[in-house]
This record gives sequence, C-alpha cells and structure tokens, in this order.
Amino acid sequence: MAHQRVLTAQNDDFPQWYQDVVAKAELADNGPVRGTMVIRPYGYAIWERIQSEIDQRIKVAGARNAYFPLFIPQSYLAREAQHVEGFSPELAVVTYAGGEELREPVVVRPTSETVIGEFMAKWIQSYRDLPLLLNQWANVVRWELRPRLFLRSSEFLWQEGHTAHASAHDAAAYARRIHLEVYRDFLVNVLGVPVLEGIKSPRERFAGAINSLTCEGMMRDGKALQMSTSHELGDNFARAFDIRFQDESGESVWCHTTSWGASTRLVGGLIMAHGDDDGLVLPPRLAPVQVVVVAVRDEAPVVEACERIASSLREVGLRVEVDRGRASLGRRITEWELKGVPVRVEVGPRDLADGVVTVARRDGGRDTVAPDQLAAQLPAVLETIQSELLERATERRDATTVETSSLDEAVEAAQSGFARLPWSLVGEDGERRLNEQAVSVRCLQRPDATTPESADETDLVCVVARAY
RNA sequence: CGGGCUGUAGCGCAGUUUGGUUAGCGCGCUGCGUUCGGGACGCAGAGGUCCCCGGUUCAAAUCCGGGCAGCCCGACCA
Repeated sequence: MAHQRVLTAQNDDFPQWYQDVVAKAELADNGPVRGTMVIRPYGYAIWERIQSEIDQRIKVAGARNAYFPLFIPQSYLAREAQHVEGFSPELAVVTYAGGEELREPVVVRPTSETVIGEFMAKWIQSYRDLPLLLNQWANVVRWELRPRLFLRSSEFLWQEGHTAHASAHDAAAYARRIHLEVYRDFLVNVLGVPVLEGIKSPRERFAGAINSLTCEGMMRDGKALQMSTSHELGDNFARAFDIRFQDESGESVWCHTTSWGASTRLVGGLIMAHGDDDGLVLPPRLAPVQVVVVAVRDEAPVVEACERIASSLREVGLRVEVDRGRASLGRRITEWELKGVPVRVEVGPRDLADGVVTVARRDGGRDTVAPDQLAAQLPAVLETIQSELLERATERRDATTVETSSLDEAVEAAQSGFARLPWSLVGEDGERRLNEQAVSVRCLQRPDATTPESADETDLVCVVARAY
C-alpha cells in the first residue's frame, strides 16, 4: 500500500502519535475546563460499541441497570476510612449552590460505592433479597493534574457494578465471574487485546477493597494499561452503611459487597494496543463501521453500485457506510485508514467495466472480488481480521514479556514490556523500590498465569511494567 | 508544590535579540475553473483585542513592571 504519512510515527514520539490519532481520527477534543474531554461522534460511536458489548455481558451475569445521583453528601465518603483517604485528593466538591453556601458540601461522585451502599441498606432485609446485582452507566469526576484524552481525564464515562451477597464466598465468586466472563471475555474476544489477568498487590488495591482483580493490557510502546477492575469489598462498606440481612436462622449479618468498572479509558487502550503509523486499527467485532464502500467517482452508476453493495452487506448483518464524498480519492482513503475501518470496498468505473470491485484490508492486502460474492465472503474476512489482530497482539505481548529472577532484571525488562518474577522476591519493600524507578506491580498471578483467589496463595508470580 | 518553556488567524508556527509603513508563512476554510484508481493544481478571497493591565516612546507583537493562562519534567489515580 502506497500512502501518505499523516501522523507522527510511533517510533519517533509515541505520545505525539497518540494525540495525532485522537485529533485526526476525530475521536475527541479537549474541553474548555482543563482535564475535561469532548468526545466527538466517531469516538462516541466506538464507546457505544464498547458499552453495548459490555452491557450485554453484564446482563448475562444477572446484574440490572439503575441510576444513582451525581451528587453525594460529603459525609458519605467519610464513613469508610480508606475509601475517603484514597479519594480525597481528587474530589470535586460543591460548596455553593442555589445562591448560597451549602450547609453540607456535596461531592461530585468519584465512584458510587457510598450512595449505592446507602440504598442497598434500605432495600436489603432478608437473605431472600440477595444477591442484589446492580450496575450503572454514568460519568464520574476525579480531578486530574495531568490529563490525557481518554486515558486520564477529570471527568470520564464508565460502568460501575455494585453487588451485595450473603457471604464472602459468594461475593468473591461473583467478582471473579465479572472479571472473567465480562471483562476478560470482552477484552480478548471483542477488543482483541490479550490481557494479563490477576489480582492487585495490597498497595495497588482499590481504596476500601479487600481484593482487586484486574485485566492489564500491553500497549504498543511497551507500557501497561489497566483495562478493568473488579473488587471484593468484604464487609467494609456493609459495616459503614449498615447493609445487613436476616439469614435463614433469623440472625442479622453483614452483607459482602463487590464493585467493578471499566471506563472510556478503554478507548485509549484500544488506540494504543492496535494502532499503527497510519492511524487507528479497529477490531471488526468492535468497529462502528466494519466496511466502508468507497465510490471512486461521484457518478450515478458508481454510486448506485455502491448502494447496492452496501445493502447486500447490511442484509448479512454488517455495519456498512457508503462514502461518495467530494474530496479526492486519496484523501478519503487516508481518512478511513485513520479511522481504522477494517475493510474498504472500492468501486470505480474501471471496476464496474471489469465486473469486479476492489477489497482492501486495513491490516494490509487487497484483492478484486465479484460484487455479488461480497456478502458471502466479507463476514469471514472480518473474522479472519479479528483473529489475526488478536494473534499479532499476542505475539507482541509474548515477545515483550520476560521471566526474571531479580528486581534489577525486572526493572530492566520493564523498560520495554512486562517482567514476571516471584512475588516472594518483591514484597512491600521491593514494590517501593520498583515504584521509585517508575515501574509498578501490575498484578499477581498464579504460575500458570490465571487469577489467584487472594494474595495469600503461595508461589504467586508478580507482573511488573511501566504503566499509564 | 519544585525545575524548564510558551502565549501572534480554526490548527501549527515565524517575526521579538536591534521598537519603525498595511503583522507574515504552512495547513485548514470560502468561491470559480481544471483535475480525479492513494492526502491534486491554478486563480481569487475570508479570517487577527499579537494573553491581560499599566509604563516608556513621535511610534510597542517587539523594551520595562505587574498579572493571568497553558505546556513539559519530578510524588498519586480507571
């Protein structure tokens, strides 16, 4: 493929490349207040696809959507000591409203454990009310000193699940189910990102949790990104908000709660996990536009052929757009490449005369195909692209994951990817030393790379990396 | 909060050292024409509180003083 270079090359300046992609693919803009983000239609379409896929999986796991308020009484946060301590530096607090000083300041939610806890306490009386499985799609605010579009903004969109269970065992099992069946499944099978799964070290755990499960993705610059978290909150919030139930023997006991979330950060992760020097590369299962049918000329026979092709593809369930734009062909092709559309079908007078169309894959390669074959062939082509995308990402991850046996080796290896080493070699002290060198413990795994039940398991391996 | 840097058209920048007509350039934008199978070209246009306030001067984007804003680098977060 001969083409124009329109972005900073990844190898020249990765952060600049990222900014270029976000701007040129028309994903987002900076908002007027520092740290805020305007998500543009194409960026939002990607988010809507993420939402839809995650939402489906959440519902399969039995949780239902609800909505809780943006404003939270400041006193709620204070009820859980670690929680308030963890969040206070990044809280936005409203002290003045309705023309007067508020008697009790109101916090703009940084997360909703507290309000939801308050209502769980009200709604749960009996073991028959359990488990209570809630989810909400919302915006949250965590004031950021150093924002980056999608990756770290003062306001972001996410999904936060909150559940209450009768026992620690049930809560742990549910958090694990979400971790594996919602997040890992979505990340690997839809986003095409081969995540490392595990639990957070005590130091990296969510404020107020007794255990945090995480999926860590590897970006193309060798830095890790936390792509989802699922927390076991023990009875910490149950005690703080008096979430109790009567068990079968009539005894009043504390619930065990969980919370779990994934945010618009995933859009950033998607960009950095697959993108190349020509722009975004979207996995077909996620792409808002899977196939763009490009009219080489804006002429009736060509455009009509494009429309016919588009409807035949829509009939087999593909997301298709027709481009009959007035801009030059090269310009338009470059645009679609920037936007990461997996397959481009080009239709021009010459093709029509030959009875074919040209099919170009975003990940390389082009072919001529008879137009009436497209509906039969493209679904399979898209699946091939999907699996090859995951394969390539997996190869990259494996090539940059190194087994090490000392802190120094691990720090060295973390300059370009993940380093694995025995957790017993690290400990609290080692973790601090890693952090001093801008390397963090991303997760703890079993030796076979699966997610442990808790940090108390023996023989745990820790995965360290530089991270976003 | 400590260190480095920058504010000039929608975006990216030059001009500031050494004050001097009408403040430029690239991209983008508008119109017309020629083009059209990988970011086309020509011509004609539109678009500016030169971050703000004050000072010096015949004259300030440029010099001086004071403010404000933003960016990058060091400690926490999805």
